[in-house]
Amino acid sequence: MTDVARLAGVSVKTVSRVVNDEPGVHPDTASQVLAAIDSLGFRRHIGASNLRRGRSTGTVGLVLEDVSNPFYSGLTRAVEEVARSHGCQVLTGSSDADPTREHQLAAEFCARRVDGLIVVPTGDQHGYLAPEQHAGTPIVCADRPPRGLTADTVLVDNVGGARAAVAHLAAHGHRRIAFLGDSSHIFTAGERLRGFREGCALAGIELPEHLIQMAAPTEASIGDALRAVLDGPSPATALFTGNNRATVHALRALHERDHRPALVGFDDFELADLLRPAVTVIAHDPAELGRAAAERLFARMRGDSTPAKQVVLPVRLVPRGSGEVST
Amino acid sequence: MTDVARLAGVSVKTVSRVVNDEPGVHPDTASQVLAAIDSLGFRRHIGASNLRRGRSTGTVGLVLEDVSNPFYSGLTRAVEEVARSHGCQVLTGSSDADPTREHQLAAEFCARRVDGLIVVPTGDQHGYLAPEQHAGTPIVCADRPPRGLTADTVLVDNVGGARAAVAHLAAHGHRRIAFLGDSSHIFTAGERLRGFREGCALAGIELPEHLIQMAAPTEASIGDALRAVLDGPSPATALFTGNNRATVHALRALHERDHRPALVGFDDFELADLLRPAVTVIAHDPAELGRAAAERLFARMRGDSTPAKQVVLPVRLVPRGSGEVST
DNA sequence: GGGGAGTCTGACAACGATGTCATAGCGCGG
DNA sequence: CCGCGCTATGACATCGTTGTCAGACTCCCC
Repeated sequence: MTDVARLAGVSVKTVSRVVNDEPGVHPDTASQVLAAIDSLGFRRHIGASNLRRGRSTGTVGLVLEDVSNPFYSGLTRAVEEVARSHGCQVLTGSSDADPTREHQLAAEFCARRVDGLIVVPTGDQHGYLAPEQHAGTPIVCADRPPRGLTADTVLVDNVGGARAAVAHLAAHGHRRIAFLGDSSHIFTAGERLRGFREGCALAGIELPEHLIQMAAPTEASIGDALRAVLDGPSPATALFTGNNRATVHALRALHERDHRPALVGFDDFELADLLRPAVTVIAHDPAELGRAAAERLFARMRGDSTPAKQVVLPVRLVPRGSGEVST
Repeated sequence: MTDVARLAGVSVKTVSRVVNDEPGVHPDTASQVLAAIDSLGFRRHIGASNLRRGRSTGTVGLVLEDVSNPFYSGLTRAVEEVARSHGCQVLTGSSDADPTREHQLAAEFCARRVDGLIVVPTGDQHGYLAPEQHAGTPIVCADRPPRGLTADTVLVDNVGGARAAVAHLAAHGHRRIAFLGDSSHIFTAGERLRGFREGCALAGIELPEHLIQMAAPTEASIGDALRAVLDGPSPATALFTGNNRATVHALRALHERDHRPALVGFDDFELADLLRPAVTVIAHDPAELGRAAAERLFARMRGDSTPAKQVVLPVRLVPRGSGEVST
């Protein structure tokens, strides 16, 4: 900037004025400055500018589990979109469901002075975010609520969705329904299990414990879980899978079997409608989740200081056929 | 930091030393400082630190078309991973294939002084990146080469893949093969078309122009394209779709037809193996692409100044059945 | 006791930008 | 010709850090 000033024969302050479109610069001076900027290829240093102005950095942080999971990439895109409409940029980081990693990412984002933080919380304790929050960084949680922290939260109706899934299967005559969920310390898995139990109770279905399988949604453990619920003495006639990963792994594992149980999956996924049978799902919109979380965040950043809210987005059952398959 | 210094009864410089683990601070002093830091909830301002040090900001920018597309989200994840291993964070932005938007994103990232930039180029002209590059920001292009700019580039073997697809279809007796590709000003679409033509020539297949349909991969235009190649007087018996979006839309449109042509798609996609018939694809690994691009970028950031290289990653045909369907 | 080496600390400037305030120059009415 | 008001500009301090350098102090040996 000093160089530009020298070349244009003006002071740095005048250059600053031109760069920031401040009024009160003579047009001739301005064009000289612009020429100098051009010829030197000058680019304003946003970091320094932010430092001086002392306000926003124009960035928000997004901590999630894994961008490459379509659920999170849809969410990411929506956050990006909202951020863009507010002239803001997004720092993303995948925690891989590792609480330590999540903590690190959040801390790094805060050290970079993001103006706000959207977190998909992993692990049991999010009190570590309190200092940041108290220091004035708005925090919004998406998909799961934080523990040990009060913050705006956007969820989907996990319990209602799971109940609807059970009701759908029960309506098609199923009485032995298995639940394949993620590790139960994950909030959504726990909620969906709760909804599942409630749904079973409402339908008067007895629920032997071996039909409940909670494990990380990897190919291997879903395979194990399937064997456990299908190969026993009283095999399940229907499955409810707790998230898109579990559903996909289950489909692949089922593919090798002659006899396929009915299936309803939580989370919609691409091509679910083209499989045969097409897969019935509890659908919700990851983009809607991201959008809602981001809008909430920007409202906070604009100064909204009402008490923290929890928003629950609706889900809907999309019947596609797989829920009707009967043994 | 001044506050911390005052509370600890030392100078700011000493606080700085403690914060940065510089040697030569008396343990007692250090613990007093740490106590003060704790009690004030002090967080070092990385932006200011970077400004003073004048070096890296510890961030890289990633400009792509759309994070919510699984191809790009896989790439993003890989970039993030490599960046993490170098202690770096990632700013992402989706251009939606809009050159103006791409330009904006790149410029904003540069104004934030990213240490490097990975771009999936859109549009015809990337000379606008030259000043940034010349100013010392390493730039790597992924998936497509830049035009009007010399930069490291990581591609996949578009031509070879398309040739392989045609060869596969020809080997199964097809002589009327249609190509459904993206708008031809997109590099990958052009290359795949070239490979397609070459493959046809090699197989001695004549190629009427109405079998070549280039359009944005939306549901509507793929539907139109399909009607054009299947409902004419000499309908295609096989399709080659130019990218994952086109393949998915084509599958959905084909689903309503009684008679399904053989199909090979460029880009692998989840569940391709579970459809019936399973979809034969030209597969490559988006994560590998991201990793290679990021590694190249960090090599440049570490000072590698060898001439710009172009790397072409191999693709492989994954036969799954759909390529063998015959009319 | 003088002096050199070593340890610990702080004053100050600087990174690149901008807010504040002062000032130079101009036109114009009285 | 004075002085007011307005426009265009610049000097300087400052944002939160860290590099440089100098100073104060201790210790130890001749």
